[in-house]
Amino acid sequence: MKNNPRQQCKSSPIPKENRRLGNLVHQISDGREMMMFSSRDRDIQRLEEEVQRLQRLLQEVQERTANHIALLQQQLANKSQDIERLQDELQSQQDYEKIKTELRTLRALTQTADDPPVVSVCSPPSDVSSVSVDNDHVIQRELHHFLGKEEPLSESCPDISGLPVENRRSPSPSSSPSSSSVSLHMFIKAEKDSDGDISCAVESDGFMDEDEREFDTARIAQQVKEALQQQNIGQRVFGHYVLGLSQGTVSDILARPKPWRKLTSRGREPFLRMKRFLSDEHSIQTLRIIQERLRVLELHEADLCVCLVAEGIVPWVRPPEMSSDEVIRNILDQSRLELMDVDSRSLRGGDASEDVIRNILHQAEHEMQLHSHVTNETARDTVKPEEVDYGTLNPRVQSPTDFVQSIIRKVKCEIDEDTHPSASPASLSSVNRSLRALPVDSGLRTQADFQLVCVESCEDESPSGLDLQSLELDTGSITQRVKEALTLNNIGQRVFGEEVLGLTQSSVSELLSHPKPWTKLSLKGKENFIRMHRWLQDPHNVQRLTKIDQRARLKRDSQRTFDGHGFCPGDHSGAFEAVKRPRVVLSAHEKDALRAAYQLEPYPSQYTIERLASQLGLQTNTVSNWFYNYRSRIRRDGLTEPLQTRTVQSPASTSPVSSSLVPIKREPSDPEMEDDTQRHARVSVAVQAVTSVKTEL
DNA sequence: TTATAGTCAATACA
DNA sequence: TGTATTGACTATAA
Repeated sequence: MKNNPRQQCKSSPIPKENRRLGNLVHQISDGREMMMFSSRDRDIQRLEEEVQRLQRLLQEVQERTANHIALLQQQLANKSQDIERLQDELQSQQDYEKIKTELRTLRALTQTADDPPVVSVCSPPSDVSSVSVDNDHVIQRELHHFLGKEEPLSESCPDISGLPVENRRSPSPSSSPSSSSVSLHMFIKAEKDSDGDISCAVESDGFMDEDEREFDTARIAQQVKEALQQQNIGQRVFGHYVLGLSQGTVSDILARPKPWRKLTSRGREPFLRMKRFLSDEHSIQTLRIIQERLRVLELHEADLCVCLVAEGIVPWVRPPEMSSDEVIRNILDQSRLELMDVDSRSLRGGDASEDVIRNILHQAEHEMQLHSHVTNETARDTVKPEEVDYGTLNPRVQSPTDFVQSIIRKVKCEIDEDTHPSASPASLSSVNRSLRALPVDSGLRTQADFQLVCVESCEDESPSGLDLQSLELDTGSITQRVKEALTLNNIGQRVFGEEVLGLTQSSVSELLSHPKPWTKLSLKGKENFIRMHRWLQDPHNVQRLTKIDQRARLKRDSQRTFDGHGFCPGDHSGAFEAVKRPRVVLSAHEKDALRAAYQLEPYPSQYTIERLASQLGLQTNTVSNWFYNYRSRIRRDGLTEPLQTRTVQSPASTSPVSSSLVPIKREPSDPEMEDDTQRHARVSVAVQAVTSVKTEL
C-alpha cells in the first residue's frame, strides 16, 4: 500500500517548507508565461507591421503596374495608328508601277517634242539637281495625278511662257533661279489658282515686296529645318525643287545662315524662297509627295542590283536617272556587244556555253521589245498572253526585277547543264566582260567593278583563292615599277591614265608621286592600284600602250595640220571659254596668311573663314576649299605641311607665326612679289583675324 | 550632316 | 611636251 504524500506533509514539519518551494516554483512558471506572452505580443505586432508594409508594397506595385499597362496601351494605340497610317500610305502607293510607266511615257513624249534630253543614259551625274527640265514637267503632271487633278498643268501657262529664257532652261543647276524651282513655283501657284486663292500675276510682285523687307535668316533657316524634318523631306529634294541649289549648299545655308544685311540680292533669294515655302502649307505637302515618290522609285530600282548580286553576277551601278527598264536594256546592249566579240572569237574555236547565252539573250531581247510594246499599249492589250509561250521569261506577268532574275536563273541553269568543263568560268567572265565594255571614265565603275578587277587579279595569281578581304598590295612598289616602265618605254602618263586607269594625266601624276599605303585607301582608291598591278603583269602591256600612244600622236599631228588650215569642225572651245570662270590663283602672301591661320586653327569655324576671306579679299568658298585641300594634302604626305609647299627656316623672318613659313619655290602668279615687311603685314592681318575670333569666342 | 577621299581642269614648271 | 601643283568639285564614309 502506497503512502499519501499529503498525509505525510501534515504529519511532519517538512510539508511547510515544501509548500513554500511549491509557491516559488509556481511564481517562476508564472513569470515564464508572462515573458512568453509578451514575446508573442511583440511577434504579433511585428507581423502586423510586416503585413501593413506588404500591403503598402502591394498597393504600390499595383499602381505601378496599372501605370505601366496604361503606358503600354498608349504605345500600342500609337503603334496601331502608325501601322494604319503606313498601310494607308502603302495602299496609296500601290499604283506606283503604273505611274512610273506613265512617267516614262511622258518623259519620252516630252523628249521627242522638245530638245534632246539634257541627261543622257550614260552620264554620270547622280544628284537630283541634274534632272532635266523635262522631268519637272513630268513631275508636275505626276503631281496632278497624285492630287487627283484631271487637267494637266497647261504647258502654255502665261507665267511660264512669259519667263525669261534663262529661267525656262537654266544652263546650270546652281544658277538662280533654276528652272526646276520656277516650275515648282508655277505648279504650286497654278494649284492655288485653281483653288482661287492667289492670282497668277502676284508672283513677281510678291517677290519684289519681300525683297524690300528685312528677314531673320536664322529663324527662317531654323523653321525650314524643322519643316523638312517633320515632313521627312531631304535637303537634296528641297534644294532642287524649291531653291534650285545643291544639297551641300542647302546644308550650308541652313546650318550657317548669313545675316540678311550681309547677303547680296542673289544670296537673299534662297531665303525669300524659303519664306514663301514656309508660308504655304500646300507647297510643303507637295514637296513631301515628291520626296515620297522619289524614295519609292529609288527603292525599286536599287532592288534590281541586289537581285543581280544575289544571283552571283556583279552588276554595275546604275546612274540614278536610269529606270529599271533602262537597266535591263543596258544589260542586253552590253551582252550584244559581248556576243559580237564572241562571234569574232568563235572563228578561232567557239564556246558552247556562249551560244547558249546568246540564245537566252536573244530571247530576253525579244521579251524586252514585247515588254516595251505591252507597256505602251497596256490599255489595249493587243497581244494576248496565250499567243506566245515564253516560259518563265514573261515580263507581262513579272515585275522588271523578277524578269531579270528569270533571265539570270535561266542562263545559270543552262550553263550548269552544259558539260563543257570551261563553261562556268567562261560564261561568268562573259557576263562580267560587259563591265569592261563600259568606258572606264563613264562614272559607272564602282564597287562592282572593283570586285571584278579583284577577281581577275586573283585569277591571274591563284585561280582557286578569291580572298578579297586579305588582298593587300604594296602601293609604293607598284607605283615605282609603273614609273620605271613608263619612263623606260617612253610612255606618257596621259596615255597610261586614259587606257589603263581611266584617269586624267594629273590624277596619274598624283597617284604615282604620292601613293597612299594600301590600308589607307578606300575601295575606289584600291581599284587603281589593282589595275596597275594587273598592267604590270600583262606581258604585252608596253607593246599595247606604245601602239596606242603612237596612234594618239599621229592623230594629234593630223589634227594640228587640220587646224593650221583654219578649220576645225565642231570646235566651240572659243565660245565655251568665254563663259568659263577663270581659275583662282592664290598669291604667295595669301597662301602665307592661310598657312599662318592654319597653324593657329586647322579647323576654322565658318565665322573664322568669313573673317579670313574678308581680310584677304577672297571668296569664303575659296578659303574653305583651301583648308580642305591643305588638310587633305597634309594627310596625304604624312607631313606637317604638304610637300609642294613645304617650307624652310628663314633666319630673316620676324613674324611670330609665319617666321618659318617661306615657300621654297617662287610664286609665279604673284606679279609684284611683295617684300618681307608687306608680306608679314598681310600674314599678321590673317593671324589677327583668327586670334580675334578666338578671343571673341 | 560633315569631313574626307578621289578626281578634274587649269595652270605652273622643267 | 610631259609632269607637278592646286583650286574646285562630287561621291562617299563616318
